[in-house]
Amino acid sequence: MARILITSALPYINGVKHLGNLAGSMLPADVYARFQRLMGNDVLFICATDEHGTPAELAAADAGMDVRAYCDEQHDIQKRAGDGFSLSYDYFGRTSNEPNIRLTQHFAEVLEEKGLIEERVEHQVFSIDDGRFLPDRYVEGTCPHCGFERARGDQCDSCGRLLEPTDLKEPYSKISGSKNLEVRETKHLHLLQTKMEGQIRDWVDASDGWPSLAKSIAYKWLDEGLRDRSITRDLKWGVPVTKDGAPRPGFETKVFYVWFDAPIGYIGASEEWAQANGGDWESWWRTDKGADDVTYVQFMGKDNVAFHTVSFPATILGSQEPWKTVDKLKAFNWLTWYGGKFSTSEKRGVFMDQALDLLPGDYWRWYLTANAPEGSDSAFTWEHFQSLINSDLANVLGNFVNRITKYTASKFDGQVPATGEWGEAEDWIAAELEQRLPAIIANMEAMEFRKAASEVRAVWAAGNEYLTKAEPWVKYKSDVDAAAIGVRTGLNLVVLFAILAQPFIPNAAATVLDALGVSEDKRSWQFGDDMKTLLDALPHGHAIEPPAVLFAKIEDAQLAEWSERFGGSQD
RNA sequence: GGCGAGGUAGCUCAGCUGGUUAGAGCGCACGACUCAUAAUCGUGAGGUCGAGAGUUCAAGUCUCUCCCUCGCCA
Repeated sequence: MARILITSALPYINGVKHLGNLAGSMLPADVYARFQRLMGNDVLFICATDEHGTPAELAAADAGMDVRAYCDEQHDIQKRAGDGFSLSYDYFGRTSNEPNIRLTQHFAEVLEEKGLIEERVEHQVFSIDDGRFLPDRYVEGTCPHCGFERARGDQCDSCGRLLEPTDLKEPYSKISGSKNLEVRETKHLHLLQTKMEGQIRDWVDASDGWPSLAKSIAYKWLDEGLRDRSITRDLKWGVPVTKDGAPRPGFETKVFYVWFDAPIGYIGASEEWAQANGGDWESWWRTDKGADDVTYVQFMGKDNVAFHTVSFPATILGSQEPWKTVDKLKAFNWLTWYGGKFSTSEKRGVFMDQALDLLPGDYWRWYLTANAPEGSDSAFTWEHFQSLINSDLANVLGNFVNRITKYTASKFDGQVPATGEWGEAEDWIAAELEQRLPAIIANMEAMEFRKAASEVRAVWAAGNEYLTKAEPWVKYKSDVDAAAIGVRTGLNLVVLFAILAQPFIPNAAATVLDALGVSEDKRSWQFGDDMKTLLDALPHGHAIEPPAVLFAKIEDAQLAEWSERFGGSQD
């Protein structure tokens, strides 16, 4: 039994994520985790909210809340949204929880011991009225080049030139609008990534199991040359900076920068899992404690690749401790909204909680997997959504389940028929399955989710084709036994289809399997080689219950309403 | 401006290291069937693979130039 550690990129805390975020890391990670479990492997699937940093502080202030309370609330909201999409995390932790704080401090102290961290003095803008240092983006003013009055401290949006906050004329705080600013000296810890360049390059060279997208991004960064990066900030909300376990002198009002502590959150959340469930987190993360046989798979959007292939490895490798590093990495492009960006302010796009108000999670899961932005960006449109759902789920799968179970109920007393002889139609479907089942598994192993979904759909469609060939309703008129084999095979196909559907649409799959009385231990993806056995798995005479209609079709009227409400085709 | 990804049937997308008549789903047309959520099954129409040039016995697949889209970065 293989051991698979799976992490999804951590969703940031300031608000519910939109469907693009879901489609680009959390959902595919879940589909993969479910697949690996069905293959009989030992899976630890971890995610967490990424909670530190200035945006969280500001969002809390906007909400008029204490930042801790704000994060508590938002964490619960994101947790619930994830539950609504049936994301089967073994644990959904928080980067602000104790294990991550301790681990972050540990890594920083170890890195310093290895000579990879040093203190440097910087000059930053301090807002007297706000009582805080301002990150570059939060200082605005008049651009010295073009006179644009709302240039940011890092760049002017009007002329595009790069700026330092001190370049701005008439600078003011974006937070309060105060012009009462001054430049102050402040000390920060810097991670000396330049010293690790060779080590990281060797590690990237040695990594297989990364898609070309990931490798090329990693090499691009390495080729451009790594830079030493400041890993602390003048903020209250974050992981306190320590030295030998006590507050670090001169850093009492500083915390680690969010990009430093966030990826460590993968490990921290694993420890939270262990605390909550009595598991052994070190056996997943420490190669000296059993993790050498673990395969670690990360899921993320393409914007996160550099952090996962260079920055986070710098932390882990730099420690020279035996931590597990990533083996396989799956990166996604963007899901777009009618070809453009999802945008809250322009009311374009759907967020996770809103989506669940419209339809159950399974509908979205199927669409977002079958239309995943794998090879390139892919577009969400209401029209496409409707067409995929109605065709794949309602017509091809849902209707298949419905037609054969209803027929069983009306003509065979709701029992799995025992009679009839295997014939040509059965040979045909068996041959289909023999070829398609391994293809599905191969695509899932390769994390080609679009192709896997398309193969699964093809199997569902083959079921309908089988019924056309077997035509039990015709045979029933002259030879009930000849009809019986078609019905029995059809019912077994329903079971198989639901088993195949589990990683994609777990709730609908469970509904079907429950209705057909398939016990938990008979739902795995170990299909065996003998299709004849697979297609006669249900006990003869076994009573089945036609499930309620699995998927309602999406009507044009609904589409029009949603399109109006969320923006869409009229743009 | 630099970098990256991409431009393939009406739509959304597959097409690996170049090689038989370029594929799928949806949509469309016609036909079949009637067990079923007017669902299903079959057949068919539809593409000078962004433009141009080049390499090659052979290019959607390699090289160059140009046009367009999207994103990232500085």
